[in-house]
Amino acid sequence: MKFSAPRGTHDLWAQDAARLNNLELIAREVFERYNFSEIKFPAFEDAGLFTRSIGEATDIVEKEMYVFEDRKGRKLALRPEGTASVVRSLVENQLLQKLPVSKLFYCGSMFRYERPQAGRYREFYQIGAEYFGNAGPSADAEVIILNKEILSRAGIANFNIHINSLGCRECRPVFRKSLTEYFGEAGKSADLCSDCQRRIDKNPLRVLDCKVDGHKFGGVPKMYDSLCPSCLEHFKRVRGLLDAAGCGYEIDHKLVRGLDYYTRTIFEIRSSALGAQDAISAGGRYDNLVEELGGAKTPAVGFALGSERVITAATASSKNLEPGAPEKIFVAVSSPVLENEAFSVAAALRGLSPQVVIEGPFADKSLKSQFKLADRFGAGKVVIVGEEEFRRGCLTVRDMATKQQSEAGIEGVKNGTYRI
RNA sequence: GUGGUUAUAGUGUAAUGGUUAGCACAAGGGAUUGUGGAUCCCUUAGUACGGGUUCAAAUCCCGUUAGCCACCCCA
Repeated sequence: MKFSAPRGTHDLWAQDAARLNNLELIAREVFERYNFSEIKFPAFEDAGLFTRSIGEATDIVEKEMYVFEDRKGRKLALRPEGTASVVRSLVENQLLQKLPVSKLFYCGSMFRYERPQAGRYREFYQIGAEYFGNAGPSADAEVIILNKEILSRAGIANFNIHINSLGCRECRPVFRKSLTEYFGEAGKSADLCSDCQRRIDKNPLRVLDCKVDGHKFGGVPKMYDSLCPSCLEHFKRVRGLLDAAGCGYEIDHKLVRGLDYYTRTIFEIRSSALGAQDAISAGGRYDNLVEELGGAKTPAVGFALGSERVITAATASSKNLEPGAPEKIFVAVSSPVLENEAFSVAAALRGLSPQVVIEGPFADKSLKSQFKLADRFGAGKVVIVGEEEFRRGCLTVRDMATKQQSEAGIEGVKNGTYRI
């Protein structure tokens, strides 16, 4: 029986794994400078946590969640996103009782049952952050700027920041109503695609997100025009702060999100290097969620970026996201009878030099083959444990780049008085 | 979930329905009996899976699986 990775999952090894680790390393550095600390949370949670936070009628909950029962009949779900878990943890551990502001970030994989495509997987990696306790526009702006900085440092050349405001409990229903009325007028609905006809009743905001060509949004009402005075003021100040920080963006009146918990500012960052799945990062404010999940009323803003998409975009911008490797030393053996000796030399070298990587010994291969291997491994130096040298108690050290060879005393190498 | 498209050694590819499925790179070995990157030689290795049509299938048909593209959705 042969097994293959489940559909929509992928193995990451060698340079792919290195790229992911390096991206997370870059993100950690940025988060640290913005005073965010890391949180690790379970890969599965009570399924109800997600239905309540993301929304019963959203696609993620309706058809993309991996839901299962454990042996005691508990209804669990693999996490489709991180925000719900972070909020759950915040409330459960009463973090805001200790400090009025909490800034957390996470790296990990998320699970959604979707049809796989380039840039869309059933298990995919996200890096996200959540900022609790600051209702002011500076939190929105800080999160967007921080997000932008990670992408820039990851080497992405072309991306656009789209922002919009979804209003609050007061003004969003007003907008919804005017949208429904607009699309409800005779003749207008007929212009919409069948999907959108259906959406008008269920979730009229999503109609704005439709990408079918030829949609006429000329006279469509904008959320912007329905914003209540305080939401309008908030949105203006967020933009002012972004301008002040020199962070470019565009207002996208058609931007809506697929998760129900967002309020006020939402944003999405897209890369032209990606094709249809072009959102590399997205987020927004969610001032009601903590309360809805049983905590005290707490304002919050957050975002998550798709690591694979960021890596694809970065690679397209000719940044390979690979960290430099340490020099490697290869231990070669001239004869199988010296394998034990070669092994102990290799062990001594590993103990002495934390920065070097040692391959071998391959006692069953010809010295020539071992050199070929050393070359392919990218070894900087080859240490030869040979019969001639062994008689004299020494080792030959060859610098692969210069072809210079020198000798080192075996005992000296083993006790650390001679460093290769 | 919908539509389309593709699937040949590890990788990239070739083969009007008709010999033993060809080539390149990679890999292993050798030419050089203790020294890598070049050259030459040899070797290993393939029609995704399951049915069907046919004297004959990599090739045509159906199904499955998987990748990709778009929709949908989203990170």
